[in-house]
Amino acid sequence: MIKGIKGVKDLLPEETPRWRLIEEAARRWAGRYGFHEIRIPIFEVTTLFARSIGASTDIVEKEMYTFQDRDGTSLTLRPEGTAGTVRSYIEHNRAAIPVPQKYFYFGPMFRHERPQAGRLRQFHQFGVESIGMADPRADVEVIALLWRILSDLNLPNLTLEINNLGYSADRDTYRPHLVTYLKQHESGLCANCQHRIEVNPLRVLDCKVPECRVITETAPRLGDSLSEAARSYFTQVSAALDVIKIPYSLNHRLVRGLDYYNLTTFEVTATNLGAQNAVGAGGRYDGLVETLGGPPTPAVGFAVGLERMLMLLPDSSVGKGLEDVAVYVAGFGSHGPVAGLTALEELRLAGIHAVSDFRSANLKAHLRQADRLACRFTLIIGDDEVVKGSAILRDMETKVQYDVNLATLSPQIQSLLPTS
RNA sequence: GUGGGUGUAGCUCAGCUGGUUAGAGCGCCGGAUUGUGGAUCCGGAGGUCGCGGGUUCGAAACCCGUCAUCCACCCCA
Repeated sequence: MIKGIKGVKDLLPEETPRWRLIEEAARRWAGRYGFHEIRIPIFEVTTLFARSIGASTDIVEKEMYTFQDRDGTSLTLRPEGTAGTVRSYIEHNRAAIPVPQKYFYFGPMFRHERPQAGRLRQFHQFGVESIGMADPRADVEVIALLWRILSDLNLPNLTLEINNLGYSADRDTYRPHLVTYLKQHESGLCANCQHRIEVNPLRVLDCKVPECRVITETAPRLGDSLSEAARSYFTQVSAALDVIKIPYSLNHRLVRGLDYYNLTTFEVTATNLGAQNAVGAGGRYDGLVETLGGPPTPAVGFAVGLERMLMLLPDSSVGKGLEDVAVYVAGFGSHGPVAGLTALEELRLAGIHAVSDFRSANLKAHLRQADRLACRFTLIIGDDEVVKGSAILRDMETKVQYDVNLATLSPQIQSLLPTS
């Protein structure tokens, strides 16, 4: 038997209604906030991701699905959506368009990681990118959109945390202070963090190892090294969040794993997700467009993991599945099957949800299938009915049966169906 | 990449310190009801015990390997 790939899942018909619920909520709210859908390729030239996400990040170093095109070009299955969106923005010179460029996207992302709860190799994200506005209200708009979607879906026990990463110059002045401090306490840090001191010292701040946390609790804070401009920007962001009543808390340890973030960063976590507790996260990335060869352009965005939202979605959110009132057509005997097929087609052309199980050869089997398919009505057409030019419409709940004329089938049935 | 748990019927799982025909519940099929579903009763089908090797008179059970899966580390959405 050929099986699917590790960490890559099929979404069977039983689960797609839950997905659609989430997708529709995201789409609806994105529209209200003035974001428009963009659809970008699933694979890109490898250098795009290396340059945007950061060559020394885990994603680029060891998690990308990279392969050679026939001409030798290195291509990569996208591990996230921002890089491709920004590439598209630059390539199509969207900067020339005089209205704010606000995009949203849906789609699969690929990272070669060991699967576990809330983590797959092919997973799905919804993301937004607000490109061109260097205004705290743009940050707040994006955060608010994220929060509204999650709230609308009634996802429980969510926490929104925000932090100020400052400008890159701020981090340059802060980094030596942090490194000096960390080196003084190096022996108390975990092996991983000892390595991080050299590679990416800021990441030591959000290490989960308790010993590391004790040490970093009293470490110099980035907040104390921030420039006046960065402080003022962040103050405006948090003040605006207060104004529109988005609940958040400050987390000075919040350091994103992708290199392109600056100023505002944020993350929504859930308590009931297992180890992978981040539902959605994002931040401002003012340098990225320029890094990728475009004009200096401020931008802010986020991405949420659809699988993680799905894990949190209350069961009560999704109905039984078959909301449409359906008519089951039971054609049997020697002439019933053909008459039934005619009836099926006529009902469907009239806009009625009509089904049949062609395996069923007698009325009993048909009725059992009608029951299993949760059809409200069954249209019974056996040889007797064909001779009379009529059929029996049985209400499966009340067991009341009506005679209907085959010549005027759909209008009669239409009038008997409950108006919805 | 590292560690731990679990692989027995379509599904959820039992199966005692190895013992002879491998079980249950649910589901499925048929009958009671030769043209009327859901309930009930009766009957039935369905398993290379993940795979390979080893120990043993004898292995679903013990050992080794391997694969799959889940969880955790790591990392992130």
